[in-house]
Amino acid sequence: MYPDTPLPQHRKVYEILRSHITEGVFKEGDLLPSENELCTVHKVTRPTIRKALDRLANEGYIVRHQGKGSIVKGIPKGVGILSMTGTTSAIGQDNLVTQIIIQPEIRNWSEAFTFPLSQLEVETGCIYMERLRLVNGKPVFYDITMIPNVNLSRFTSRNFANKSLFDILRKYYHIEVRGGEQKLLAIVADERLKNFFNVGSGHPVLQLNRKIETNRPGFNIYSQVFCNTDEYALYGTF
Amino acid sequence: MYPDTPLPQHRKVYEILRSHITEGVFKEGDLLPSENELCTVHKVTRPTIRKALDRLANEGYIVRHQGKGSIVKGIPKGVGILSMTGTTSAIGQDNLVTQIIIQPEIRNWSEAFTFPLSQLEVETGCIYMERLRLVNGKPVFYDITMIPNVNLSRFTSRNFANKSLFDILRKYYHIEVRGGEQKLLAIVADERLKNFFNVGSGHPVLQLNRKIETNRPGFNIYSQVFCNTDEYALYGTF
DNA sequence: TTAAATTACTTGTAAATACAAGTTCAATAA
DNA sequence: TTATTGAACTTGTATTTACAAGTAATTTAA
Repeated sequence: MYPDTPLPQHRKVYEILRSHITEGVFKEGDLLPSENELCTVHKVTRPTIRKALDRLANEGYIVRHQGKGSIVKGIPKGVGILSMTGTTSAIGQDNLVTQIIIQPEIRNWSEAFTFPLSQLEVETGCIYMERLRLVNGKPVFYDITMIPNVNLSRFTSRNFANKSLFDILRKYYHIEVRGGEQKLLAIVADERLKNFFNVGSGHPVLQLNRKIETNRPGFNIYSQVFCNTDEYALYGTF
Repeated sequence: MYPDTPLPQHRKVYEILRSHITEGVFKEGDLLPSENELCTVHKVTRPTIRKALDRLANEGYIVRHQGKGSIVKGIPKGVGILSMTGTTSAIGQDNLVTQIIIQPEIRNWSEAFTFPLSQLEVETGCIYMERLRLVNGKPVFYDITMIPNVNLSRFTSRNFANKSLFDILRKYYHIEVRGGEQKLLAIVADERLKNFFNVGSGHPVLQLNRKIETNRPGFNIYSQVFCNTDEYALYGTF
């Protein structure tokens, strides 16, 4: 479907090690096999292994110590809601419950939260959904998500209650987040938000408009998140 | 003062190219000299040059195109107020005017905006300052900054009106930002903020508490920023 | 004139090799 | 027993070499 140029070796090794870390084969604090061991296992030379480890270290999955080895740090938490993926990874899935307010459905693009849309995006239409996220039983996030409607078979019928949207996109559609832009502002809750968050008049709410770019050119995800920061401030590292 | 281990070659080349970009020797859109040219100029081999370029590309200073060359992107704006340095670099200095509300003075640490302080930090005391930032004549940011009071000669007498605090720390004290953590929340303006921002009752304000870590172990900068997002939303890329 | 092929660039990937420098632990000397 | 030395690991830096693959301008053939 997409012209899958074969992954270079260093990239393959990176993907393998990364998944081993995210899936718990290597746990936090573990010592990674030495570079020479990894060479023999993956049948490549040290520069290739080092390129894979460079990226893992750069992204925070491991920390390297000269003379000791590479120590696993686990999944980088720093990339929280303010810098990367969705609310799921920002909070840690434990306390997060998702209520689907509007099931994923195919719509025309109305607008994209002040972000301009490309011609192609307007033509293809979008998949629209609204979700309410409860942290420890309290409604904290209300988000609207819009995704281009292109070649995502069975997408609208998938279950977004527990899994992260971005995990699904990565796993089933090989779509990865590359970056994006966001606008943050403080607003006063309107009637709808007052209902969702169960708060009174004049309540301040944090609003986050995001355009999220992926590895697929022209495939951008637009999301608008409202946060009640009474009890849970948005937290992130950088 | 600090045990300056000599910089490796790839790091030297990186620093040179980086400063050439930040200081305008190479401007946005320019084509960087080819890797082989850089080799002869800096008297190193291609892998060394490539390591320097890897980092520049990773940080967004350049974009590389196979077959064409490396194109200068300028100073990465993406690392705006939400991910890295101060408000100065987030806005672009043009429209930003700074009023010093409280000149830098030496104080004891009272608290650090909910971030716990280390023993060493408590003992050394801190440099405290408050500033109001006007964008196009309108007050938009109000920030409180606290810096450990260690070996920063003539620091309190420097002029923070126009230059970025982080530029000064980098240039005169070789202190660089490594990362940090932040908490974001929406609040209602109190009396003081209502005065500063010239707004009425119940006005929503975005509050940003940050702990900024540097290359000097134990040297952390704590800052609290209040933003009136009426006209200017906080913008950032990631 | 126009289109295709060649050529000379560019960056991307990969290997083989060498030595420097930090860490750990066991063997040795006091 | 205690402190030191040294060997055997680890990662860090750097060179050399080779070829693959993308780009752009020139040359060649239609």
